[in-house]
Amino acid sequence: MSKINLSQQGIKNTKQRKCVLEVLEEANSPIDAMEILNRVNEKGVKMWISTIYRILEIFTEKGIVIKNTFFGEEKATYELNKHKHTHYARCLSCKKILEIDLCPMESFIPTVKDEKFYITGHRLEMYGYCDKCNKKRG
Amino acid sequence: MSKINLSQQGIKNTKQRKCVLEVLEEANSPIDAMEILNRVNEKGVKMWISTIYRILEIFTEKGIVIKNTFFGEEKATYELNKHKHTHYARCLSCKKILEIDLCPMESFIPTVKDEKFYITGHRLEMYGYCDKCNKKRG
DNA sequence: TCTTTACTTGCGATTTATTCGCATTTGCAT
DNA sequence: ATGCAAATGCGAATAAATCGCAAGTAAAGA
Repeated sequence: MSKINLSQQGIKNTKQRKCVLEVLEEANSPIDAMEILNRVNEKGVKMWISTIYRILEIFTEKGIVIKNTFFGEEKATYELNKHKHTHYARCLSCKKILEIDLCPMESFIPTVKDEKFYITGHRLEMYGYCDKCNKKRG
Repeated sequence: MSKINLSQQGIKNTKQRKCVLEVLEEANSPIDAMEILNRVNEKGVKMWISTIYRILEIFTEKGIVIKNTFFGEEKATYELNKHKHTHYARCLSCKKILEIDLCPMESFIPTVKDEKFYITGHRLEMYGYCDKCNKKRG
């Protein structure tokens, strides 16, 4: 049972939305829309990709999910908003996505050249190679 | 006159490539393919968008340009690789892109949860509102 | 429980960024 | 100058994401 109450968010609690939510709760890294569709199908629920996109859009608006496009990728990924500050490292070889322990921004106040800028958030991605792929590279 | 010698990079020195290079040299922030086409056209050079993409692809391969997709955007931007460590701040309202003075990563060694990970690079984006847009928001 | 209605989804067409295919053209080494 | 591999012109093809509309459904009220 999900901790997120959709009706409380002012949106209807449909079978499709519950299913997408379930998939996102079970995912252990950000996934794209097509992957969500696959996992939804595996649960025996039939849905159209446009519905998936519409659900993801409204979830993003409501702050339930976080949408992101990784460096060098063409499609967006989605993950549940855990309301905790998280960054990822992505393997350039196998594309695996790993969570980073610490955030360097906590003790850092950046300045923008010659301009005032009001920072509301930031995105940090590390890239490189995971242990396995690094060994293969030699 | 450009400092970059295309023949030295093993690729032919065509009118089109020189023109794209010129546009990138004159740009003061990352721009997308269509914007490059516009600026090329303004210089009186006719080119197809597919040619722009092909040139950008080979420039990226050669390390002459850096391709990036900003948070929440659908299209990629391109900028000349200045071979210096740069990060940007992007205004969520007017989409202006500003350069950040410092890099917090310099004094930071991140660790990846339960895994070894060999970091070769990173990407950091700040987002928020520039002075002008912030005033409009009130 | 039954209606009503506004919100959602099914379904497919459309848009937009980007890539591909192929004939023609053009750098550039000889 | 000549020849050939590489690059471009041109347009068709892909793929991610969005849109439009009719039909279906959640949920608030009678």
